[in-house]
Amino acid sequence: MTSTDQLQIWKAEFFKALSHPARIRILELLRDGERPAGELLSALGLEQSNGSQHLAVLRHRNILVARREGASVLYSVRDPMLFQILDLLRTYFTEHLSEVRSLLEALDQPAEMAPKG
Amino acid sequence: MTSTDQLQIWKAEFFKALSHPARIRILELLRDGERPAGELLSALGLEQSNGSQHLAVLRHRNILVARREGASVLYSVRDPMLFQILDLLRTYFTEHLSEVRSLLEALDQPAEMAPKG
DNA sequence: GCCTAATATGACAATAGTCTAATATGACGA
DNA sequence: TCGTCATATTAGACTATTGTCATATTAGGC
Repeated sequence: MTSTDQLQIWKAEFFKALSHPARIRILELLRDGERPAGELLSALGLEQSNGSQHLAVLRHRNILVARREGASVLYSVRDPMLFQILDLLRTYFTEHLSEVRSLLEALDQPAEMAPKG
Repeated sequence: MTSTDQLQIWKAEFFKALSHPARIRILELLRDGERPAGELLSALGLEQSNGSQHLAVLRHRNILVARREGASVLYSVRDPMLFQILDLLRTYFTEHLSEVRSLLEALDQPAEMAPKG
């Protein structure tokens, strides 16, 4: 396996870690810094164990770091460069707003086809 | 659903579209501009139909555009801002190289745990 | 040590993504 | 129109991710 392959696999894994709305939400909640798990979980409005699993996904990919303080566990984003990525994506989103809107509406419907062939 | 929710769902969908090494590869192959599907497919070294499905994923998310020219179909990246995102990610990758290495090695193995509790 | 609060993990059903093989579509030339 | 090339789609088996419920772990107060 070449190092190029490795970088591609790693990028894919990274994106996979971010490919769930709850996990995006978690990252947004951590923009202002460290927060206890409980606060994140209640903000997400999911079952405790489900939210905790989403935190685990981000932790296992080294996107979040956790440290214990007393009874609770404080989470934070390991590298703020992540927010640059999310911000670029927001710019992309607004620049393609009209397409995006129809994409969101069509999420569960048959998608646009390619030029036949 | 708030517009914040929509943005988060959209970001998650976007990341999901990029969450496969073959699709990252396709994007890298398109850095220098438009290329015919056949060229992409042979570079990927996958079954024709599998490669075509990966192209379809990127097309359906409006990340790629396709136009027919004669018998073949030319693909390109809709918005070069995408490459800024990939480049940021490469920087992130190199800055965390040691962690990344162990992550890649451990991909199919039990992952690091959180502070217990 | 026991209780409770906070958080993580495991089992398992449901769902979604991926791969392969087979088939369909469209363009072009004989 | 028929054959062929290039590409896309469909169907089905396999695999991975997700959500829920139940249970385990750790910390701290009593």
